[in-house]
Amino acid sequence: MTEAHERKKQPEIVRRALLDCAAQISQEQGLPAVTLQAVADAAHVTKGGLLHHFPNKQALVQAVFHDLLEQLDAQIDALLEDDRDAYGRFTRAYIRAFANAESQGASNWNALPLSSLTDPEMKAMWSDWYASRLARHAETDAGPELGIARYAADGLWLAGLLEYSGVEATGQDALIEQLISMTRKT
Amino acid sequence: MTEAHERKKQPEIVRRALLDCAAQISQEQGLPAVTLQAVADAAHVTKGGLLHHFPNKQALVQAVFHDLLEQLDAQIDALLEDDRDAYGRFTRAYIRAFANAESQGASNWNALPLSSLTDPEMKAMWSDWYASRLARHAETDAGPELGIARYAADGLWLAGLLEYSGVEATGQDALIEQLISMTRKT
DNA sequence: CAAAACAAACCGACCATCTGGTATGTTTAG
DNA sequence: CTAAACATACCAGATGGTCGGTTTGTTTTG
Repeated sequence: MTEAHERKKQPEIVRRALLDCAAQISQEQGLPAVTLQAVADAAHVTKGGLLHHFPNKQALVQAVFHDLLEQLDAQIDALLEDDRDAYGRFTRAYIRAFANAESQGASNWNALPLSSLTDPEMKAMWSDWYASRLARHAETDAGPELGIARYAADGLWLAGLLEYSGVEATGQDALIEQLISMTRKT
Repeated sequence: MTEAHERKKQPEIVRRALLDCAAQISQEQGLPAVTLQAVADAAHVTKGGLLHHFPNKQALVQAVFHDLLEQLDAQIDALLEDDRDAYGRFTRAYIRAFANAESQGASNWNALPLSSLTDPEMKAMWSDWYASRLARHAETDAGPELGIARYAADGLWLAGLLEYSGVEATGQDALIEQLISMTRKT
């Protein structure tokens, strides 16, 4: 990622670089390609240096996941601000966040979440995040139609990962808008 | 899986055992645990024996995936038979098939599909299957609401993989029924 | 204020283990 | 007897991880 080389000992910068590089590799080549060596090389650090920041591989990958969750959080919070209506506010932000993650450039949000569903700890991380957000917005986003809309957003995001590079985004925006309309008070 | 041991050379049985064992391992311990050795051991065959049936690991995993697709196919076809209404018939079968895969015992339908989204060839396999099914039922299942219902089914299935063993199936059946009702003519 | 003492950041070599894969032998079926 | 269905032995490479040491930064002390 950013050239951490020749820099005079700035651990936080190196740590960030490691996280970013790991995320990028997992996104471009899949989780199995995220090897200690590969990440260390990409961040211009030795494997020893990497293992100083993260005691083992699991810790690294989980840190990346945690980081991704925070990014999602920030994005959703931003979207929440721009929403007048109360009912379904969180659900709309959720839908739009995933839609952005798919189409926009900053789509670190790829292979990692999927492949990591195997790992119980990461499953729990996501479960906890989702549950807490749902609890926080219980008053505005408890309806069952909203739940379905969110599930559909998940499915849509998943489908996005399946299209093999082909620009098969036909009517995808329209679909998202239809999902959004599902979140309006009936 | 089935005891292929002490059996006197029945290649097709061994092959089936290999497929089943590979599927089971990937389901219980994730795709990375699907190693040639592990699969061979589970099927009571040596690694050499396994590599006689499948030239390499990729071929094995893809065969498992292909097998899973066929099972899904069969299940959907069966569900199609029991459906009177024309409109949205395939979508309903699709929803029910995934709902079953989640709740019922024969849920080989787990880690593999997810982790294998990395592999371009498997992505293509799924894409092709999905596209062909969609084309086949274009007359009855082309509506956008149906697409959303299917996406929601995907999301629901995904969510099922995330619940950490806790029996959080509260109202899950109701949700499915609501999805089904979305597929009825408006 | 300087120098010693300590701790954190990082490197480089090393290792045990496992992995996929090959090459070659042995058994069984038709 | 021939070919398929297996087993056995082996290997080259990669991977996660450890360990001792070196460099850099910070704190303490005289």
